[in-house]
Amino acid sequence: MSSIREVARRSGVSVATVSRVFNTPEVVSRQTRQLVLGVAAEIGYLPNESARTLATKKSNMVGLVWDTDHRRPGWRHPFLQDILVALKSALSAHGLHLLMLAPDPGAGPADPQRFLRTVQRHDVDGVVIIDNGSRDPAVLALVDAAVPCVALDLQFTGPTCTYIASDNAGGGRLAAAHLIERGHRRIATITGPARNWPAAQRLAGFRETLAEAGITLADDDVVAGDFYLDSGHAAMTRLLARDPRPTAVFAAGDEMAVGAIKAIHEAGLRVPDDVAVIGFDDIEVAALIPPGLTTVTQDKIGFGTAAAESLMAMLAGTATPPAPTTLPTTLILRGST
Amino acid sequence: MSSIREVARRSGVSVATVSRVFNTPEVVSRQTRQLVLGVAAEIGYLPNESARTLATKKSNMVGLVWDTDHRRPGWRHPFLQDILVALKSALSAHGLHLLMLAPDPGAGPADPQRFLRTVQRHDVDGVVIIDNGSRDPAVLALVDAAVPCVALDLQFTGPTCTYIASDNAGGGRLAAAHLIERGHRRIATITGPARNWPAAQRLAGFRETLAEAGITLADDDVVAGDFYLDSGHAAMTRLLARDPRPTAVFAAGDEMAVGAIKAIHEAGLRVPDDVAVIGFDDIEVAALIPPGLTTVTQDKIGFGTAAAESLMAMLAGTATPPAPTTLPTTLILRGST
DNA sequence: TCATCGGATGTAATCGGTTACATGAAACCG
DNA sequence: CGGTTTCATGTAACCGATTACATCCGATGA
Repeated sequence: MSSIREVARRSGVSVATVSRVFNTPEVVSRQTRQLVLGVAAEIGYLPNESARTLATKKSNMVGLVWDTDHRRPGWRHPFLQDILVALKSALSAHGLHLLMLAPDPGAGPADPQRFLRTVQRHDVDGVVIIDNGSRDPAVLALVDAAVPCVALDLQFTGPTCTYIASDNAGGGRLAAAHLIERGHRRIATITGPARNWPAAQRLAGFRETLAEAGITLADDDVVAGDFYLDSGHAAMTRLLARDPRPTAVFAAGDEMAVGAIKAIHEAGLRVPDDVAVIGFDDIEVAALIPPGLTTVTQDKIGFGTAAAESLMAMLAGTATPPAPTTLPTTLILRGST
Repeated sequence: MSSIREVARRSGVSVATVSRVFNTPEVVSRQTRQLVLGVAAEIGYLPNESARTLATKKSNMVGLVWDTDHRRPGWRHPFLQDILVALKSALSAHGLHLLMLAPDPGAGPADPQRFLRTVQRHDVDGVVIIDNGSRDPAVLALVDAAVPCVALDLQFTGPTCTYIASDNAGGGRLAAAHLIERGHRRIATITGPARNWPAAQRLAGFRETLAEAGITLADDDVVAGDFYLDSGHAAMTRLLARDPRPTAVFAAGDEMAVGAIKAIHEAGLRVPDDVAVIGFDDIEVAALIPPGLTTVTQDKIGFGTAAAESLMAMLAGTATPPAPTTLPTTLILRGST
């Protein structure tokens, strides 16, 4: 690989001038600029990123903090793939690269510094945090160190932090309105874990719209699951035992909705004729499972692009972090309602 | 951030000694080593990766080449998420980081050098290639430049390249054996695109085992799909029109299998009583869809770990690349057969 | 005509490491 | 005891960029 000195030598200018051609072209005379660019193209010169990072302390790399252990359940983020794609293209449009942050080799697996160390060693400019559900001290350490952070699907703020989340309450309202419009009055819901913020928001929005229609959810009509299939199945089984039985159920996650549908079928009932089901997330299965799951979809691509934009704003060096982004949710009509 | 010189100064040794403590500790006397480590820990010293890369030309970073455009169909790799997790943890166990390679900003979107340039600028040590189905010249450019490469789910070799793939033929055999064992004789299959290597292998293995049982697939019993839902539906519709109708169908991908099941149901027939269906891949839906899809599963985690290991071998500087890895496939029994 | 200004470029220090080579001291050996 | 090893450490060049500051030169204005 040719270096900047090689280009300088061949063009008969100093290295400083070559550097300027690439960084602040406007201060270089047109002729010199073209001469240097010509030589650079000819010998295939590419500025070395490490050298650049060393000199500037900016790496043009964004870290993805996503502490996963595939031996533990719950490591999957439902939209990871979509988010990743969107994030990557949005970032690269700004000339940024995405580094999957592995814990620092020199740190123990539970060391709260394990991400910060990697970030510092690589001069990573900012990080995107994929919610792993737990308030990991290693993530908080990033905030404390004033690393620009954008959290996804997780309420997370700080002097250098902001977050992106769906309008979960709005999605809950959409679900309620849809069921009401379909004529249901006897309605129940399968929510998420008690401390889960998106789940709580979905429930709140759902309740709100029901209340406006004069429907109140009894305590027994709200059953908590853990977002996985079996919990949806179990919850639905309990709901079917209610008397009178609900005619419609809103599940705070699609996988639980699928579990619910399974339970309904097992009880010898039909979807949507006996019980209508609406989910949340619009995961791949929703479209594939018969009779098709009506659901509230999140703007997965939006997560990625919004994260990139918030990050860009922080990297531009604003005094305060950008306000949290709320992404709209949409109703997807399928056969289950 | 403290530098190596700071550590050297405080420990009263030279920077070379500090460097040795971290890179070749065995050549440093015990006392000096402990002294230096103590000082380093005290002031929170971490070697800077850019400086290190600049000096050694090794970045400890592995690039993930995965050229996706979410506006085009087919950008999803079915196992990406699983592979990613496994790859990340396997790599970080070796102290390597994973960089999602964005095309070089200075290169056009179709520039065959767009990945190579990024690789070179960042001194990326090696790359993992996620098959996007097309023989992208930008990927070939990496091979030509002798970058250590490991391709996933794609037959791809070269002086610095190897690949990881499932035992697709074996999987095809498993599927055939299973259907035969279940007593089926009138069997058909939905295969993938003609030029798709894994699909061809699956078909070959499937045929082979059928032949051993004295069953031959008529041309009309082999219908090609594109791995997506609708093509499975369409293919199945054609197969149901055959006379006599097949009693069992092997789909080379789960999503096509789901489409097939849909078509079967729409024809007023039952799975598995009238037609049994077996898929391939074991994607999430397979477990969720009623009656549960019997399928051949690939070792997704294995893709990640095998890729990491092959890469490590190449980075260790062997003369020839490691032999391609074939991952075993397994039959997952569910309700559809 | 000369001081002044500003635009283009060069000089050289710097970023934070690695490593070939040099040095010095202790150990070993005939 | 002198010479040779061996081991631990230091010296300093080098990796490839950026950038503060210096310099040069032609244009401008009094």
